[in-house]
Amino acid sequence: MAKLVVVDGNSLLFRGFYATYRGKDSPIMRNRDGVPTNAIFAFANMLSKVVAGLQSGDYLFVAFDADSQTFRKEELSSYKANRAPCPEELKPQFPISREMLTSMGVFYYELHGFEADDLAGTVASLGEKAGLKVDIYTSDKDYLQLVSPLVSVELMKVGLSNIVEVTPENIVSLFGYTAPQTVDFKGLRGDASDNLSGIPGIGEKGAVKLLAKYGTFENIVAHAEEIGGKTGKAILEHQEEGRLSYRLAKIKRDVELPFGLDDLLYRGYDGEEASRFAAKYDLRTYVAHLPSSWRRQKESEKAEILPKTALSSILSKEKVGIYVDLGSELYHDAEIFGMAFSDGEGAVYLSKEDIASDLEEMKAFFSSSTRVYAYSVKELAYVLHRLGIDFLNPYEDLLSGAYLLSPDIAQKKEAAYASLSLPYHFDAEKREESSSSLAREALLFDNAIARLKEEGLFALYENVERPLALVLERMEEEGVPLKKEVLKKLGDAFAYSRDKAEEKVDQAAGGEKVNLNSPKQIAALLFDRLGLPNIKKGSTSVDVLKELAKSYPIAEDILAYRKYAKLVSTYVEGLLPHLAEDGKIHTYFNQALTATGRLSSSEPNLQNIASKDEEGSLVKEAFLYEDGSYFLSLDYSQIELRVLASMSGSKAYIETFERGIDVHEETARRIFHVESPTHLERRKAKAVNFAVVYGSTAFGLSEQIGCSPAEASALVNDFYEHYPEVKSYLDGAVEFAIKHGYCTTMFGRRRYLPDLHSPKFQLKEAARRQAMNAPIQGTAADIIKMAMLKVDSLLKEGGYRTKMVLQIHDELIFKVPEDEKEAVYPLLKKAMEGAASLKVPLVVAGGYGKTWKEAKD
DNA sequence: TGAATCACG
DNA sequence: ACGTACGTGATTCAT
Repeated sequence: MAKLVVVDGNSLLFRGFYATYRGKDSPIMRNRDGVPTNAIFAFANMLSKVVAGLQSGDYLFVAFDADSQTFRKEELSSYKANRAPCPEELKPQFPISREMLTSMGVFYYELHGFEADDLAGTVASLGEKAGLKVDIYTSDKDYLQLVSPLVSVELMKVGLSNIVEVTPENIVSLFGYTAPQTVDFKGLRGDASDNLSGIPGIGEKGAVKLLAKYGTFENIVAHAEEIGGKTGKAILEHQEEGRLSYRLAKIKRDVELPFGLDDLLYRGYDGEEASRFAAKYDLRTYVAHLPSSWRRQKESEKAEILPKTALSSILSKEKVGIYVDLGSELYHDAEIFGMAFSDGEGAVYLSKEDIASDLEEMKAFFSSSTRVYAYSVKELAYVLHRLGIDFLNPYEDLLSGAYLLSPDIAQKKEAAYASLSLPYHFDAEKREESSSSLAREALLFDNAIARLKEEGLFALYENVERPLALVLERMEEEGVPLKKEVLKKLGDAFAYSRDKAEEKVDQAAGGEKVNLNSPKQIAALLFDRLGLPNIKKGSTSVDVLKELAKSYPIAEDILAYRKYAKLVSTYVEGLLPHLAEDGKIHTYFNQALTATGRLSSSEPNLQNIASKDEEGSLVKEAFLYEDGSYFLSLDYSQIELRVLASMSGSKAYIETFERGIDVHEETARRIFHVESPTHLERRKAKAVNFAVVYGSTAFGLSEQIGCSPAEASALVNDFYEHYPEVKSYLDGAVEFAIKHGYCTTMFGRRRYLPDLHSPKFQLKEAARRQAMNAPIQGTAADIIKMAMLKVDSLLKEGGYRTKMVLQIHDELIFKVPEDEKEAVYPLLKKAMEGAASLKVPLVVAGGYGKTWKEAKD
């Protein structure tokens, strides 16, 4: 059934304003000229959600109040007289909200003499008469009188996303009166904000009770004597005030309007208009939040869908744009709908079945030298392999290019296309059309290549990210074997220990039930009921519990519960559903997500399998080869500190790494002025080394090593005295970032840091630390990516069956057949160590094992 | 949906 | 004077 959505514009703008308003002294969102935009921001987000819920054939209308001169005001001059004045910062946002709606293609209306609710009520009636399902968005309870079998009110409570749908079925249980009784209720109760008194002395409870018994306002008046007492007297005395409240609360449903339902049909928005509006008011997320399916494509953006007979003509061109049409982003097992092919003019869409029946032609094309342009070749190649097709073409990878140009796209399609200045539009109801247009659009990536060159990013694109996409694809496809029985048995043991710990906590808690998964309930138990010292603002995190455990055994038990609960939920029950039929786990390596250039891993995350905790590390025993192969784990030793040494040119640091001595011990020797540092001194020095990489703050360091901020600060200062180039390097990194707006890795990868100019102290300071850290973390990420490419081609050239299966930031994991063990170890180690030439040597170490755990021991 | 927590580098 | 370490993902609770 088609629907009509009616929005109370004033109500939502007010809500939006206060939801993002933190009081008079807090700054609110403004554009670069100081025009306040906080209410617009919130209103836009709400409207985007409403629009996202529309389907083609649905109607949308936004009603506004025109001015305070309404028919109600004429009847009662004090109507709404004591309403708080509109906040100054909200006023200029009313006209902007109209601009916004225009840019969204939304029909809105206001009419002198009437309020928004009268327009909304009239339009709702139009919809009802046409048999439409009507949804009204407001925070004003007066609207409840409109509820009917076809009309629901989406009542917004405090906050932005707290919405209750009120229908004839639930209105009585929610409010105590029926839809028509809303008006009678107002007659009795009045409305302070409208300056309507109703019957003085009758409140919410009283009004509901009377309505339940007598039904209507007039019937209550008729029975006033029978009601008797103070209430009955008040009803008789104030019945005219009550009638006035009744009349004014009644929403008009027959306002004469110069438009009809047809004018309200929602037809989508113009992407360029939306961008212009966003630019004018500096609303950076505006366009990305708009549902892309409602973006109106211009004719010039649409690719003509050609019959399948045109396929061979398209495939014979030099360049072909491809769009892979899937039911989900999780392409390992997503439903494959089809694929669109375009030569830059028309396009052909092939369903999965079409591809299967044209398999030979497809295989021939995908091993040809035609250059393929795709949003993600990692996804494309994976899906092709699922269809039994190899992917051997030269190619461009839009996602890699977008990520290098704008590292903050977080692999979101809308953001990625926006960063390439390409319109993204996908309508799930018109898959062929959308896919075809996107396939054609992919060819416009050539423009982005020019930008990559201008910004010094082309080498990273061409030699690192682009080829890496297919290396990652093979890693995802290869997977790592996980033995279900081993993991389940381990899980049982963890669950047993977890339950034991829970029993102990329950005993100590004295019988009262506590959900140990709820930090809030644990805090209540420990700090309120048991009176343990509240060390860190109510936090119950590991460091707090460890401290408490020295004196209170219950803290130890909670820690044990947490540990085993985590192991069971994340590493046993969390992994098993991801176990594929081939007995392996196939993670996704997200190549265009992190701010620094690292990869991330998800569904499941195989980059955070437990290993520090002894029992936790047993999970890695469940990852094992049974075909005679071995896990080989090779990791870079101290890669980030080596990068820091090299980039800063620090003499002392470089010498440490050249001599091959323990870097933390050497730092300890220097900052503690001792020949043989103690364990504790080495531990502290290690923390100082890391603190420097993270953009050190004395406070953070002091928390880490449990000393005073003063002592921590002294350690850091001492460090900089011994490594002065590090200090000037980090200062220079921040200075560069402030000047240019971004920082870069050794190889030119950028991270933009707009917060360096934030008026908010915390944001600015955080950005400064990011400016110090991102070049280091990012350079290390660049290096291991280059190592992966080198390793990959060496294995290929040598004809080895060894396969790279995982990357964990500074570590690569391989599957090695027994007969290749000897040859491959030195080959891979050398390749990794030679991945980049720094001012210090790169050192790689590792080992073999039948299980992942054994390889790490 | 966000906060808290904890697993990893 | 501010509030405090860099980068991730999964699970759970609570709103």
